[in-house]
Amino acid sequence: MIELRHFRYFVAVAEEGHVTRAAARLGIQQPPLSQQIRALEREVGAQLFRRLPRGVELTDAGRTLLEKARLVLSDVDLALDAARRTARGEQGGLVIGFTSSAAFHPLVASVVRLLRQTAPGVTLALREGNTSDLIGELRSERLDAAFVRSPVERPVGLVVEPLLAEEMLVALPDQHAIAERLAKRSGQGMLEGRIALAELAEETFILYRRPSGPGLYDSIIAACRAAGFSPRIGQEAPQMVSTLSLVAAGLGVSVIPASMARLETNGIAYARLDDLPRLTAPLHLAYREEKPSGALERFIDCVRRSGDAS
Amino acid sequence: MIELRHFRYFVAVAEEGHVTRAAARLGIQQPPLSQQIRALEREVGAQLFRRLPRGVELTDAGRTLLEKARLVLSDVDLALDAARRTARGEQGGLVIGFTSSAAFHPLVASVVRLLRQTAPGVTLALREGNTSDLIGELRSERLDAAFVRSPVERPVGLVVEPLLAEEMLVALPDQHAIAERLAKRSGQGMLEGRIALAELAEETFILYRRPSGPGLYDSIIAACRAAGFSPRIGQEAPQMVSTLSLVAAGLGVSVIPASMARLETNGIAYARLDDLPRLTAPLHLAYREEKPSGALERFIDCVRRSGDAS
DNA sequence: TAAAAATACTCCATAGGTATTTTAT
DNA sequence: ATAAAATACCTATGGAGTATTTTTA
Repeated sequence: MIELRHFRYFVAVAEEGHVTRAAARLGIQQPPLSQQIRALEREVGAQLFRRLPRGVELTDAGRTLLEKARLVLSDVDLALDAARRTARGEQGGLVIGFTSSAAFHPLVASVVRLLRQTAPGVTLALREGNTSDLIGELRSERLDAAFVRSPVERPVGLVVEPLLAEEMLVALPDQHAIAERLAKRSGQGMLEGRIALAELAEETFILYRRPSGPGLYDSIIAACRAAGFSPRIGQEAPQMVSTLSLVAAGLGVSVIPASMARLETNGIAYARLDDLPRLTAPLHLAYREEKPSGALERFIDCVRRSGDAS
Repeated sequence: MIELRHFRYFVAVAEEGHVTRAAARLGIQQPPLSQQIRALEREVGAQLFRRLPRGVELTDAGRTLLEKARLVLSDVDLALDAARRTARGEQGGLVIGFTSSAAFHPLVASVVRLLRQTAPGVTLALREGNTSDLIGELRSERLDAAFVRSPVERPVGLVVEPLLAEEMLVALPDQHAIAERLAKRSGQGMLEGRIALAELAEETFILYRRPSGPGLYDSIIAACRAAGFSPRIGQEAPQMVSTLSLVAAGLGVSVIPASMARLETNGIAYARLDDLPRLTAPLHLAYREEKPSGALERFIDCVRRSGDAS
């Protein structure tokens, strides 16, 4: 049976053109090396060397084999290295989910950048979905990790790690009285100053549908109650982004995570809230409790580091 | 030291997902197989399998290694086969030349395909050049064979074997009166109907330079004479392809082998000729008279069979 | 003929076998 | 509780060492 030893020995002899010298280089004696070479020739069924009085020289068949044998040997090293890198999490594929409201958060971009630097062999597939679907996909192992807003109940079998709490902003139609009153900040539809939730008591609210992101919906309503009113819900948008479209169309106001303010600036003005405690949109990283793969470990590490930096 | 045995054993265990069954398949006992797997894991420096109560399952690192290990094993077989074939003279590299006008002929692609099938060990290097240079390179043994258009004199020491005679087409600028008159066929700038050479009596002809392909140049001029006129030569292009560029630029018309019509369709219309005898571009295979190597013999055989099929 | 490869023989390292224990669910 | 992998220990194949002969220009 052919072994890598035969290839290693063969390459050494081919390179030295001399069995005795090759044996010295390999740290063995000449006779066993001769034997192994002959065993290889027997296995191939052809002469690989012509025996000369002062060494050996490759035959055509030998030259052909030399090329390929070198390739095999280097491929073996590459194979072992690749396995080592995978074990260390420097290589592999991850499928990461995120709620639409997290899609525009700088953290996501930052994590992707950091991972590219520290583990360029890890490929990411990003998938959008609402929080409850994401949780389901994590359970069914179709996702490796997901960025989610606060899910109501702590899901069993999953780790849900808080990353940061993001300020929430009021989104107003451009022409709204409040928007006209407050001066516009540099570009971007961000208004100067803060407004109190109570100022919005008479407004129609547009919020994303309850099953998609239960946590945020509830906390906004709770905050309004704390401000002394029950918000009038005009429409529930199926997705975060459509919320903004409806606001731009003048159908009402909304309260959204700050990171979404970078989208859909046309026809929308954003204002910070004055109320305390601050209304925040938490961002969590969720993944299965089981021991994570090397690549996932790296990813989680990158997320934590990016989270600290934010 | 890693040996192929480790890879063979590893692949077997990975495929069975079961050390004991893999051992049976390999014709050894379970404990030595377990040992070899552990030795491989120690060498790699990482777990390759997760041990479960009913077998084993690959880790990420293991999955990575499995792919590469399979490759290495098949490469080893290929290496040995290649050496055997070389010993039997069934393998080798051939350097094949062709005139630029033959580059696009389906015969070339067909020969390459056929050779891959019947003699996958023979590697081809293709080199472009004009007919007279190719003849010289054949003589100096830098080429093993070449596809050429009819060389004027039968070169001594070489076999020049006729393969086929290809119809020649008129290449016209897109906006030329004749092109406008004839309806366009399905896509591709090929015109309906035929035109007589005599219709081109007043045109400027663009032909490739005489030393490059003496045969075609002469036969085109001879055909024009037979049609009752002496063609006005506007420009001689250094290469076949540049001929077409000049036609597209409106500098004149040309007559080219049909297989070239698949290139440079933009701004060019092609028309078949009406004159008899048909103006044709022959294609020959040239090689040295000496007994050809096994690989060349195979190649010539493939060319003949492809030629018959065309 | 002279240098180097091949052969003959010995030795021992380790792949492989047998018996048993440990592990993981 | 049970199937299967790991461990312990033994055996023996064959890779490697030593001494010698054969080969090739």
